[in-house]
Amino acid sequence: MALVDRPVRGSSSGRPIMALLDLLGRRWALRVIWELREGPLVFRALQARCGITPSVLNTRLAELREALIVEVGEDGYQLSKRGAELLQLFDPVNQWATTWAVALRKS
Amino acid sequence: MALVDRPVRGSSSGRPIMALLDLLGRRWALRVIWELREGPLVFRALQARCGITPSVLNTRLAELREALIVEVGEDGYQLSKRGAELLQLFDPVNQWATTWAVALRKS
DNA sequence: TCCTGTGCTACGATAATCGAAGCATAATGC
DNA sequence: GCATTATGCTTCGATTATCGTAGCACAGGA
Repeated sequence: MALVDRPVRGSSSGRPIMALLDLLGRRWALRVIWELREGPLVFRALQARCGITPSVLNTRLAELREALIVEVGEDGYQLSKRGAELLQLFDPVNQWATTWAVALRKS
Repeated sequence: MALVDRPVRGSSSGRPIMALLDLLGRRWALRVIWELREGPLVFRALQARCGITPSVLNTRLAELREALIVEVGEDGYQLSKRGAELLQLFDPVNQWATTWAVALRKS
């Protein structure tokens, strides 16, 4: 049964976006993708950047690999073509975050 | 100290995107935002849609309110103007998810 | 043969989330 | 008035996720 059809953690709608939100909602998942934005990283480098324990990193990597978002290459873990496309969609989110930070500091 | 300047859970870079990834990486955070996409929902409606426990929902809502992403209006909880802008950035993510689901089913 | 780097596993401790029950308040119907 | 319903939570024990640290196994390189 494919990841996307499985009942999602805490939900079971089977809608792709729900499966994705569940996957990306796991701790460190978004961060791992983000840290791979500039190229491949080996396991320990990724671990150091995130400040994450190896067991959890291993779990997240397994999930992201099963989801075809991350893959293993010559130089370590890297985003798949599809994963890189997903990452690109976060560029505007990054921009949004900078103005958001300004507003938060005022409040 | 503003949310965005506080050391982020598991990290302390203080970079806005990191704070955001941490906030949105908490369980149900992305989902809550998603469920508010079509308008306000009262607490229990939101709870029912997500299948989440009230204590955690309350915690997430407090965080999202402090982050100025969610606010309380006449008809319940709703996205702030800023939150709605953030949500819009997820439209392409939603599209990406549909093609992603197709690929996953094949694998 | 030693040393380093690497991917990862093991395991007890702590924190997050769950599941179910219920409390307090306000509005509504009678 | 009084019961009923809806609503926003709070509480608490149980379960699950994540942490922190240690270390194993393997692959080079010196």
